[in-house]
Amino acid sequence: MSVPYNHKVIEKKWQKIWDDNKAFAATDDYSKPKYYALVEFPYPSGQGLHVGHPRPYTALDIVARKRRMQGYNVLYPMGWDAFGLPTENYAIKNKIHPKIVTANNVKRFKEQLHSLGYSFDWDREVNTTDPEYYKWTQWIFLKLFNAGLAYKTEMPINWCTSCKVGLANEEVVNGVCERCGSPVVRKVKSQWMLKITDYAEKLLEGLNDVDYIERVKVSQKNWIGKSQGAEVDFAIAGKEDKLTVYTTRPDTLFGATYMVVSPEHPMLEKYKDEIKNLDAVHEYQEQAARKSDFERSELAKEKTGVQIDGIRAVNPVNGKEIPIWVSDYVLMSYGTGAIMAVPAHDTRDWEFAKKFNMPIIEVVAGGANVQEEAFTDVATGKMVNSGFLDGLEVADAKKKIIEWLEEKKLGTGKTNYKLRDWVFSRQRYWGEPIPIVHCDKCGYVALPESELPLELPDVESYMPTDNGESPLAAMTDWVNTTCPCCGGPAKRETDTMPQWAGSSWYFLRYTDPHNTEALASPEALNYWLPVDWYNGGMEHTTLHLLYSRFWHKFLYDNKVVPCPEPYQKRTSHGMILGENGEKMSKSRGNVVNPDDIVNDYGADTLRTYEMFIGAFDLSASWSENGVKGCRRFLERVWKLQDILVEGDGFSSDMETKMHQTIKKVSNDFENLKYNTAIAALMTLLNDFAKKGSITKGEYRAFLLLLNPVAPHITEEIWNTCGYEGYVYQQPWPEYDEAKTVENTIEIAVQINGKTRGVVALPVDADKETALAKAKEVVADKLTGTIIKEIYVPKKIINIVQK
RNA sequence: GCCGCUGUGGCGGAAUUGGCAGACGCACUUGACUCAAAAUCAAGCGGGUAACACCGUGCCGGUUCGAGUCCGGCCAGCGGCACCA
Repeated sequence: MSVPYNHKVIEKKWQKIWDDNKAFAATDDYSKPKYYALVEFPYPSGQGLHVGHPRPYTALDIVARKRRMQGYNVLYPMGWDAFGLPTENYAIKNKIHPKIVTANNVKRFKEQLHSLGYSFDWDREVNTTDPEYYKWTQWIFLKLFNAGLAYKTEMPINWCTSCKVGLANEEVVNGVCERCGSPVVRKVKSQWMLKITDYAEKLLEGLNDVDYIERVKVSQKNWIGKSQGAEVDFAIAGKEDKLTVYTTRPDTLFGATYMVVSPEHPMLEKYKDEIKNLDAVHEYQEQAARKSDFERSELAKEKTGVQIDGIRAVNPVNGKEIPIWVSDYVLMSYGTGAIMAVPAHDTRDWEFAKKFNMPIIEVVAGGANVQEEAFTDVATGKMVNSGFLDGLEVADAKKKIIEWLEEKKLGTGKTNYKLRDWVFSRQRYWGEPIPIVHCDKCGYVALPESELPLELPDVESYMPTDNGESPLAAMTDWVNTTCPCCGGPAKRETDTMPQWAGSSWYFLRYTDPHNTEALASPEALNYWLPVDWYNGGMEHTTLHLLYSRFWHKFLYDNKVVPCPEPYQKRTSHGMILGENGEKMSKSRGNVVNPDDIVNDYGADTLRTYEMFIGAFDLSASWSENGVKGCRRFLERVWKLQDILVEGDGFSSDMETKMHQTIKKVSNDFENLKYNTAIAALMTLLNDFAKKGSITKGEYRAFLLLLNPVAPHITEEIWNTCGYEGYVYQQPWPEYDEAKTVENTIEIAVQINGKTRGVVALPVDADKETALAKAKEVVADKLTGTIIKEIYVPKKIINIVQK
């Protein structure tokens, strides 16, 4: 009898052996085939590891371990995305330096990850808050700055009333700050911006060359939001001036019955002397300014606006004068901040027109009555009431009107992107200092590369100042410096970078993490890039993923990296919810601590359970009973030792099953189907248990297949049973396709599409034989006239009778 | 409002992509072992019927010899959002 399965002893033992052997270190032998598996590095929060973390880490650990067994030089690294607000807020509250808070959190995370037996190469650990790391974050920023892609501008930004920081639009969730939940208002501030919009087209096109799951591609595309339309100039009546709009539907120009400008539009200031109802306009502007973008969209159902009295526009196609309105459903940040309204063919314009009694003119026929609802379909319908466009299809009308506008110099075809530039400043302490000084004479000047890293100085207080300046602003010794350009007095930038900065290039650093001369050597980058498989949360598909692709493409254009896309393959995992199906949170009281599971059941059980819990890309609810089931499975795997018999190969009655299982598990590990891979191993285990014996050859293959999921127990059994070396050094088991095929197969016999029996047939049975046998089986049910016989080999027999 | 995802037993979920719906696990029931319990092992387990029949993959239609899977129209839940002209 085998000794009882003691996970505590076994797991510690093997973790030590792996560490001592440096079993999972990626080598710098660039002659071997490489595989770079990457998971999003965590933010080391004070709460410690969440049971959600191990899900993606285990999945790619399986891939990494399998690849090593297949002979690849594997890079599977881990690090810390450690700048950020929670750490800073904790530091403020407890008056501890964020550096210390971070170090403590990292230590805890590392111990927890270690206890799970991941095959990370810990020699390549990176930390975004390490000056040796953020030196290169700053270096990339300088490159961007020198290329004209970083600029400072006065613009309305999202302002968190509590954190007192500007937030990227992307960081505002439901009108409140993503980090602290306080209301966000609009405030004008001078901000560093990164011109991601210059890369909109490249970011879009690059998606054609990568293997991302479809959902992620769609999100990226929608976020970039390319549209093709036209800019059209509307003359302002009685003035030598024009109002330019962007429209995706220039074909509907004849149906434009009014115009709308956003409350921030400069024409309102320019023509203030002509506007007779200036007070009403001003009041509307103020109301709009008080609303967040979220509120402006929340109130969408009820359109608001003020007609500008005193200024009118002229529709260029027919010379008709039309009114101009101001309304907050038009945003200054998209297009030109002004639109032509075509209520018959745009839903929002239609709602607005109905509320304010504006005329609705149909210019595309083919829909319902446009007085009742807007007709927005562009695929069907023909132009009407549109002069020289009448009778054309929408697409043709679009082309023709653009030609006409360009010929008359009234407008031009234009491609627009929804994507906006990236607000890159934070008025915060715990972030990378921006390596720029401001000199009255020279303007914004980049620090010379030799002065990097520009380290964060120690300050008294980490609190942002009330006027919204970073805590660094109070450090006059640090702020006052000399201009690298002219040597005169200058002031350092006191804003810091957003958390996204460090995570936009960390995967490059892993390839050569200790390099002091460059962010990584060209050889290392050339060998390891691109990342072969990157897995991360769905919540990062528009922010982090797009930002890091942008930086990578910029670095590619500057010949720093060897490939245009950073990630060859991107997958996403689903969330792990509490037992009650709700998001795990302290307030709901449904948080599960992975330490408890590791302690009570073992890391192998936790790993197995997280992979077995359900489809990898969907969210799944935690179940303690499910954990127990996986522990039971491992116990039974352990007890196979008691029925082990001699024999290096597979016994004849198990041969097909063995080859089938090797095939299924191998394929499932590649296709995010970890749950069914484990189910297949459970089925195989049941077969051996029922049979009462397993050969050494069969057990060997079984242990190899299970090893990536449950590495500790499999190494221990391997060792106890006297197999050679370590499991992690063995080649991945191979299957013989020919031996996965059964000689005879049971297929269903249907009558009129309903299963009436089952017949065993040789796999290659011809139709006659198959039908003859089938008819024997269902003879008593064949009572009518047979009108059709269907035989699909290996699938089905269906006899249709009347 | 728009976009994306998801609806299958008591529960988590399978179904080689149009071919025996419910693999595998959990829970439960019964039996064996035990003084007993736990653990373990064995059997059963969608509804329905004495047994068949029959009914069953959110709802309503359609295509097909055959639909969880494809098409059209809905409904519900979850997530995201920048009223994007």
